[in-house]
Amino acid sequence: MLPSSTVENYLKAIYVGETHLAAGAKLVPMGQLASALGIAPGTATTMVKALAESGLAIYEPYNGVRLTAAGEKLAARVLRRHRLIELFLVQVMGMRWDEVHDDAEQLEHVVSDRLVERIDDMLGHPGTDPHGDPIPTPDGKLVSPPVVTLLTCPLSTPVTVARVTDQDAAFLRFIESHDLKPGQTIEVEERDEVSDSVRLKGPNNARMTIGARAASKLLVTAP
Amino acid sequence: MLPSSTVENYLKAIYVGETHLAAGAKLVPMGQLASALGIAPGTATTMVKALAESGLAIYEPYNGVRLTAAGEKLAARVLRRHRLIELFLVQVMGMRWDEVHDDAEQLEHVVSDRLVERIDDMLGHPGTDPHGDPIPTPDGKLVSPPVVTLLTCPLSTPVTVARVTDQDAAFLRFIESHDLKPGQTIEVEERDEVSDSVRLKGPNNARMTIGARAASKLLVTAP
DNA sequence: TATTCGATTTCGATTAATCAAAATTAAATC
DNA sequence: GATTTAATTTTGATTAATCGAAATCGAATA
Repeated sequence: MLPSSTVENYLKAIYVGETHLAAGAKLVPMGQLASALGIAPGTATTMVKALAESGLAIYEPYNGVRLTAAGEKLAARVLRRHRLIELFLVQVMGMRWDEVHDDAEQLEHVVSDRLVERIDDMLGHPGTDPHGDPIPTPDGKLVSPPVVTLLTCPLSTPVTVARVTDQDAAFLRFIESHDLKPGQTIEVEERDEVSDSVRLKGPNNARMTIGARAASKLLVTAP
Repeated sequence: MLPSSTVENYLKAIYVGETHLAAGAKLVPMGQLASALGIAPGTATTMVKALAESGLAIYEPYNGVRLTAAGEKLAARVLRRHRLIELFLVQVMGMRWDEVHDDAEQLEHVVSDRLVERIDDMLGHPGTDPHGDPIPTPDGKLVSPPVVTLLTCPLSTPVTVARVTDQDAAFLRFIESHDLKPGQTIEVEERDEVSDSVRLKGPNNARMTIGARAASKLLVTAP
């Protein structure tokens, strides 16, 4: 039985939730899952029990949920489709990187394997999507190169923007207009706890100051 | 409220059913609708009543169903998406014309207006899809140029293949391998009632004989 | 340890879409 | 006109996914 769009969305949310987990934590809390999916907590419980029933997830009542190997594989394939589609929409269809997320969110559930592989070929088997997120391989493996955020990278050292971990269109446009897209080389000059901000030197030596919350969404290559 | 994929499929099936109607008939019979959609007759009755309730169709118990102006508009927009996607998959993605139907069947329900118009631009606002089926305009109007089948066109007169009205992959491959795709110029040399067949002169003067049922699926421009 | 509070689960109900089988209707046949 | 038949509708049930609210649990607090 192939998973419904709903099941795919649960798997994806758990998968992504696991990566956002505090180090050491093993389970995604139900509340977090429910709010990530925009559903009532009770609904999440019911559905997760069904996922566990069909061997895609491991559910520990009152503690949370994580994926089995089978669930992880399915989730990675959905993520692969999503990210390849995003890149396709930008590179081939000429859409802006801040407007492709919603389309990809829908398309990821219906594109055939044939079409996905065609897209992959056409793009030259890319490793990352427009936001720098790594694209899982066809067999469901995901390799994330080690990265740090602008809050933790060394000061006054050139680093390359690798990922932007927020799909919000306004934020993406901000990043783009300040030349901070993946691939750009920048440098953190100073961090200030009190003012909750980070001062950067962007490409062309442009200086700018951004909030810590925004800085935490910019991942750069560890040197 | 935007229509579900299911509703879109019903509207499309009724819309297409109306065009296949015997001249004079006004309503698509429930049985025909049910088998076109591959559902039980009772299900079709229930759903069609709901469509009538929401103003998309006119339902006459025991007689059948037809679309209202609103239903027709929605159906045409679904058909537009379907046909643009089919052409896109062939022209841009390099897929074969006999393998794009199923993908389009899924994609037609999820592509955004933005993406559809991008596809339309990229293809140069085409009038027909790979099978020669006309593509409705963005506002839901469909213009079908007058065509006749190989069973009714004049004998020994050059005609141009305009449409192939069967999505079956094997049939489409047959058409392609015999150079009978839309655009080709051919000629009907002889029809034989008894043997239920039609003899053609294809491009390059290739002779071939096909069954009447197959011939009825090839539409050519009226001269 | 007893209490309180936030997170989680359970419960009862709803909506959309479907089926199989029984009942009904309209049209065709005798 | 009566009867048979084929199409259609009705009925009762099922499945997936959801919600809101009540009940419960576990951990932190007093």
